[in-house]
Amino acid sequence: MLRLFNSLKREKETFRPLGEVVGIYTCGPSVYQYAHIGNFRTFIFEDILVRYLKFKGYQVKRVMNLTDIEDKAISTARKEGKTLWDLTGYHTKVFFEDMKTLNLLPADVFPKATDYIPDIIAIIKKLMENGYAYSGTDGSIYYDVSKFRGWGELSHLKLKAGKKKIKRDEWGEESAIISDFALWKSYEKEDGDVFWETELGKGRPGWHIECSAMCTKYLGTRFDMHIGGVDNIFPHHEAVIAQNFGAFGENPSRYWLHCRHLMVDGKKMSKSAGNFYTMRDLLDMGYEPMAIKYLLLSMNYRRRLNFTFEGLVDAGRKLEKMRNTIEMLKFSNGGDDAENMRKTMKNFERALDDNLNTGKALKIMEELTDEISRINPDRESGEKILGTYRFFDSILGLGFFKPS
RNA sequence: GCCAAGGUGGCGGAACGGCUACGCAAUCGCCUGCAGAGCGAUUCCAUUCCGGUUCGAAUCCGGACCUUGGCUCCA
Repeated sequence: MLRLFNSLKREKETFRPLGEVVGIYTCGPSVYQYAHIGNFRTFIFEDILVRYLKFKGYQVKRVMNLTDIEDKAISTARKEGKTLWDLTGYHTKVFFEDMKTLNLLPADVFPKATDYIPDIIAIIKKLMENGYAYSGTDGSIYYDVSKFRGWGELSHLKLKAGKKKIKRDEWGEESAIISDFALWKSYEKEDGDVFWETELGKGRPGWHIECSAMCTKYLGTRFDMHIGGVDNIFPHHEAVIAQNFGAFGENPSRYWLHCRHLMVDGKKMSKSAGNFYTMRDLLDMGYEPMAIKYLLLSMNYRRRLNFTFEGLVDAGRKLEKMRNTIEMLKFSNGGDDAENMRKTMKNFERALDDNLNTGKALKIMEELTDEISRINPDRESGEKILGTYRFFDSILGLGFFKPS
């Protein structure tokens, strides 16, 4: 029985699907710059979750959005002298390449925000009809947070509607903890040629609305899982819930799963801090993709993982050892019997059942490898052990059996 | 300020009421034309602090202290 940590309840819950097909929506990358390996921690987690669900016999429909419009994307394009479409097109391509390099299965659908303007408009209109949205004096349309009672339920923040200010001691500055957010942003000069002429006026969608539009379009108003990094919890996911509630009367997802941050030298890895590594950074340094993946899997997704080059080297070494062992097994013809495969597979499954504990799963694989390198299995056992590795690899996707 | 997570050997990290993993590093062997890899063995008074519960606590309860994350850029 698979148990998953639901951010909504802040506890592990047994997974029970809503229907025949498990619907999964993931907040994918913002395609205006290279994704960093912290981003990929989330996508790797999600990939393994999907593979595991399929192994468990579920049918899965998986949607991963590509955010191809937002303030930063527009300003980056302008800075680099490109059109928004050139910029996001290029980074979408790179993202898909990186996914492939990490042996991640593609989602069933990769919708990008700018393809769903009519759906976005429809939801905003619904929100206005239902009294959850209003036109601002600047011509933009805003969500009226005071109308939504569930505001703050996911982030567990005591969010109050209005313009109330709280003091943030750390920065010694005042900041509004809450305000209404834009659903539709009216046109400004800085937007250049990025706008749509619509019945809501000339402008572009706000940051959160595209997820409401696309998840509803492909998975309906109520589906199984919504996945993202913890930094999406507030405000993004909180806003998505508010939007869906305002438009359709319910929280769109039953489980909200959030991957914790990847740290570098004890600090959060993020684009804003500038302390991040992209896939190509690491590949250019000579590290292999599967070692990166191995390292990212070495810790349960609900715990913070500190990225170090030492850890990366170590991961590569472990991987190499497994590859050697698998190679050796292909020609094994010793006299030793290896019969506890079933127990090993069971333990592996138990580790993943417990909130997808990939760190523990890897450890089980390491222990198996250690054990085998000490004996000389006979032909039949060798085959059995290879089968076990195949099973592990079908879920972890470490490329042990890729045709070379 | 509010809400969370966590503090285990030189380092990384399991265990989560009793038998104190494992990996790296270090030392010594075996293997090897050399090197690497591998295998075996050995070493290290490790559970932040103070109370409490218990026959017994790293593990449970209270209280300190420290670190990290979130509080409208973010996976």
